[in-house]
Amino acid sequence: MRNTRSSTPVWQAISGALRADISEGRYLPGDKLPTEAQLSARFGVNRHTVRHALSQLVDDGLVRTRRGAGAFVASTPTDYPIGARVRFHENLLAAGRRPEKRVLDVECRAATAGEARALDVGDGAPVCAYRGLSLADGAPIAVFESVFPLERTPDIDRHLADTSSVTDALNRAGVADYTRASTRLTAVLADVTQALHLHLREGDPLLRSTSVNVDAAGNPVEYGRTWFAGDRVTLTLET
Amino acid sequence: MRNTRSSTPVWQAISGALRADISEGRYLPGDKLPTEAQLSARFGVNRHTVRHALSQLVDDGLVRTRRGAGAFVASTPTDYPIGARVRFHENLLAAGRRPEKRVLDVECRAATAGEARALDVGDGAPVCAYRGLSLADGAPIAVFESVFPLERTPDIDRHLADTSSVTDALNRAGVADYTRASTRLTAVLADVTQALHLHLREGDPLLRSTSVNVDAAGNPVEYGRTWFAGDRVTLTLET
DNA sequence: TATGATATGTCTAGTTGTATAGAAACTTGC
DNA sequence: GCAAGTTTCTATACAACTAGACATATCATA
Repeated sequence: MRNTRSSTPVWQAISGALRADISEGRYLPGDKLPTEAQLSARFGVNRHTVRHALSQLVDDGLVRTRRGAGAFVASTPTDYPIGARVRFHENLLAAGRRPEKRVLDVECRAATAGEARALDVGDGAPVCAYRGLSLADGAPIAVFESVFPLERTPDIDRHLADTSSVTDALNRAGVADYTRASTRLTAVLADVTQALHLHLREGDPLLRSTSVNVDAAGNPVEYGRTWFAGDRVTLTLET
Repeated sequence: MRNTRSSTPVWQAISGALRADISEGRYLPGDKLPTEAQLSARFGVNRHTVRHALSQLVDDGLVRTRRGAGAFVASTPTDYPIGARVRFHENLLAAGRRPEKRVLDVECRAATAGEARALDVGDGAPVCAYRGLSLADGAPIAVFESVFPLERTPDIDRHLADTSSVTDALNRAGVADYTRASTRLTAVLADVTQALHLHLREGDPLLRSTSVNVDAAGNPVEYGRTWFAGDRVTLTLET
């Protein structure tokens, strides 16, 4: 232990050095940073000091760590417009990201009361629930669950199996076009399953969107709920 | 890093998600689960983490894995009463299972010394040995071998060929009714052939039942041995 | 029947995350 | 000036997750 301490704590200096490396382009978004052990050796300090430095960068959103995998330079949040026409693929491509879907489950069953109301169908009407993950550049950004009324979107389950595009599936089910009738946003906390899928911790903030899409005649064809990872997506409301 | 928030280990969250899928009927007993690689991709985690999650389900008896084949939803053990009147079909149906027999072999030959003693017939008396598998809902639960004395059950081999019901075959052979005279139970280890038939590993525990069934006059009509898969069948002794 | 592909099982090792604790320097209040 | 609290740095240990490679069993196909 040194006799006197300089005015700047070591952890802060390390933080600053790494921040400079990132801002000067030595590390690009997605790049892996040196391991804690390597940084510890490089700066000649204890691993915990390095961890403290890194935690500052994580808090500031510059770095994202993954247990066992390493620390990576964070990407900027994906901008996701929400307006009259919301199309996942188009939105991601416009943001310069590679869109990807991962289907978790498709099941046809009777609508719950809330779903029946949202879709304007009879109680217990047959619907098809479609759950999955949305990813941008390979990173999960949202969990979604969409419910389709089978009376207005016949065989939607088969169409969903054949294409990853909801727009395409709806088209094959006879819905030539659809628009967003309503969107409600709420901040919620991630539960254990959402945290699992989104690579977050339980309790991390999520932005939940609840929406209804309607066909040209104004009939609901999709009741959707999406939970966006709070720090990975920025929703832009178009007016 | 956030200090205070509880965090479920990823392997536990995955375990929980799969457990919920099973309990909610998305996977039925006997169904194959997605492969480790598929689950790894679905949850975006390392295959070892998935394996740990699965191992919890295996430990809890919910899932059974076989090297090279996959992971399957385990069935709950079938309850199988043993009392004065033991009827395979009735027992399985009473347990809510679909009974099925698969005949491996029927051969008429001379009785061995042990069989002769058990059936109370002369040394070398002609008998008919009937070997097969018992299944519940398509899953093998036991290997059996029954020996019938031809002097008391004439043409039993032909009758066995005509019906999968032993009760029915005996009836056609002139045995109007029969009851259990004795049952002896022993725990044994599966040999390689039994393991193969029962989809177990060699050395897994089996419950071997050795029994004699007698006609109304008390004469033995069937000497039976059944090896039950230890974890797939629970024998209930009626008194 | 042989072979290639697929899937589980095992081993070794690296990396991050958490827990606990000690010591010294610094800060604050009296 | 001193005591108490905080900050900084160090240390060890273990858990959780990742990574890679290879062995063995099963399945499908030619």
